[in-house]
Amino acid sequence: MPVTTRHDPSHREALWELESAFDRGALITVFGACSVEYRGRAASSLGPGDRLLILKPDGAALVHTDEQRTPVNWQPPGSTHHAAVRDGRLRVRSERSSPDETLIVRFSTVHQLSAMAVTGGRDLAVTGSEADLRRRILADPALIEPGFEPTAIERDSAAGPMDVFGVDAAGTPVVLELKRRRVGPSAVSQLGRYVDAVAEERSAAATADDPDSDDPDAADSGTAADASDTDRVRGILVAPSITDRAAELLADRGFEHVALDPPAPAGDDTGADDTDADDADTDDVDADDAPSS
Amino acid sequence: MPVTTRHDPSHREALWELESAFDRGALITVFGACSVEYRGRAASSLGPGDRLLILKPDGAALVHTDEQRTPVNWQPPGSTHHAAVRDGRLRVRSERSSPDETLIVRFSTVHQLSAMAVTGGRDLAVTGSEADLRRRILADPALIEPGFEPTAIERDSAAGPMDVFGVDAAGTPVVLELKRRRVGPSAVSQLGRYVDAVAEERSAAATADDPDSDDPDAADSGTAADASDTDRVRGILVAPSITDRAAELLADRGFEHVALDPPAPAGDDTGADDTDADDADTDDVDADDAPSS
DNA sequence: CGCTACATGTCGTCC
DNA sequence: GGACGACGTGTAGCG
Repeated sequence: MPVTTRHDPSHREALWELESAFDRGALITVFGACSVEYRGRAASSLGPGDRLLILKPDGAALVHTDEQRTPVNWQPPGSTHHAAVRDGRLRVRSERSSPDETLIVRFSTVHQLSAMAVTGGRDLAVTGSEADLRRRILADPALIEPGFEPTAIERDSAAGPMDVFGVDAAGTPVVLELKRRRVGPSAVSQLGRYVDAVAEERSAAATADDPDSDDPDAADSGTAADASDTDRVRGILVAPSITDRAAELLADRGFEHVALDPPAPAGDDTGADDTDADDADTDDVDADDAPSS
Repeated sequence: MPVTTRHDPSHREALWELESAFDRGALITVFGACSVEYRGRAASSLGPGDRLLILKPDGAALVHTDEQRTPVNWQPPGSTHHAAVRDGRLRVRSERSSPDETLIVRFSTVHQLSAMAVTGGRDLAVTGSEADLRRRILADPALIEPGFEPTAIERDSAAGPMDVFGVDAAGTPVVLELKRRRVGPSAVSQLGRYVDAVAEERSAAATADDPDSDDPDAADSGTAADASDTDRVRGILVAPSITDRAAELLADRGFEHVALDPPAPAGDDTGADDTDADDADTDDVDADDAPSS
């Protein structure tokens, strides 16, 4: 039986069902009137009301109201669920350590409790990610510019790993920062950190190699503006589009923007076009729901 | 009746229930064997398996497996749900525009369908936020350093609004960037953007005010390192702690770190200490669940 | 376990 | 509606 359900169980009955469902590794839903307390990285309190509590066998816990995609309260996977009856209420507590966090749901009434045996794949194939954009670029580097040649991906720097590193037609090092969607100022800063780190590396290496230079501090000889061409590192932000503010910052730093989308997913498989459905199936019926907004 | 449930309904029955539940503005759960397709900002495909679909009256849709806090597929609030029977399957489609996105769940079997009338508050009181940290600082600016004086919050700059802006004992402008938790490189960059923007403002103002200066480009007179003290703007990152890499970047920019936590929540209300529970209630029982990890 | 960055992030808020 | 940044972000990958 893939699902067992109790309606308006007593707390004792609910507790017994929970215990059994925990043991079976079931996905549990509890719908009822409850209050919720959370304490851990922050703290929160939710007054009485009807909510849907979901307890997953991996230790995740979700408290959902009738609004929003995000649960009003939750516990990440790896938590441990406890149930008990206290003060005439069904109390479900979910705890985890590092960080130390506790979620407590106190039900004054349980309207429904279900335990579901979940089977089947949970591996999702997603396309349109940043990794897809990277693959697209590596497959055709000229999308960036003629002569661009990628030499490394996830190349490490003092500021962290760069999405793509390479050289342009003139042999100048180029740092690419890839974003799957329109970007703002933070992406420019991120690119800047990598470019600075590479420039610093090269500056340090040049100083070490330069027989004329005794003083490490002299690496920055000349004025600041006079970064010699050999030291120059280009930064290119690759994203579908960019905000005005980001464009300004990009210009300030002398970086560039290449407009590029992640590859479009292969085929339209949403079945949005239903007219092609074979149908002598005249029994087909529809039901619609407009959001209350 | 706060909840109505159907077990192993036919698709036609399920469709009828869905239609009714949509009209009532109920929170709907559908548990069954299904496949899921998503197409919009990205695209994804999920093969057959048992999952829990949640449809909210605000237009949100969630597809949950037995693992993770994050739904395997979803649609944000504002979407419109449609249900139909096609090709012998119950199809639930959720669509929205801007961005154009479609989620389709095709059930080969529906194990359970529930419609819940959700009432009660959904306003959560959270403490320990960045706003709380800011209040703490404004109440006692000496926590930053003796003589620090906040002059504005959310003060605007060319780079966006700054968390806190003020002056130190010497009258030097100070930009604070607040974080409620341990920070990495991106927080340093964020602070840097604001500091640069303020420095730029002051530099421009000084040029305009300076009768000796005819040339706007001469604002940066002297070497780059010689930002005169009058032009100097301090940047302080206020966070509980900071990673090594962030500390380096902070030092590079000449910024500072002040270790400060958001205020601890008032009282311990998790009821974690159960021993003080009044209990002649010897009927109390416990049930535990260790995560499968 | 900590660091780093991605995400169909989601969500609020201000413009 | 876009931009911008916080979030108990969650999550994966790597060291």
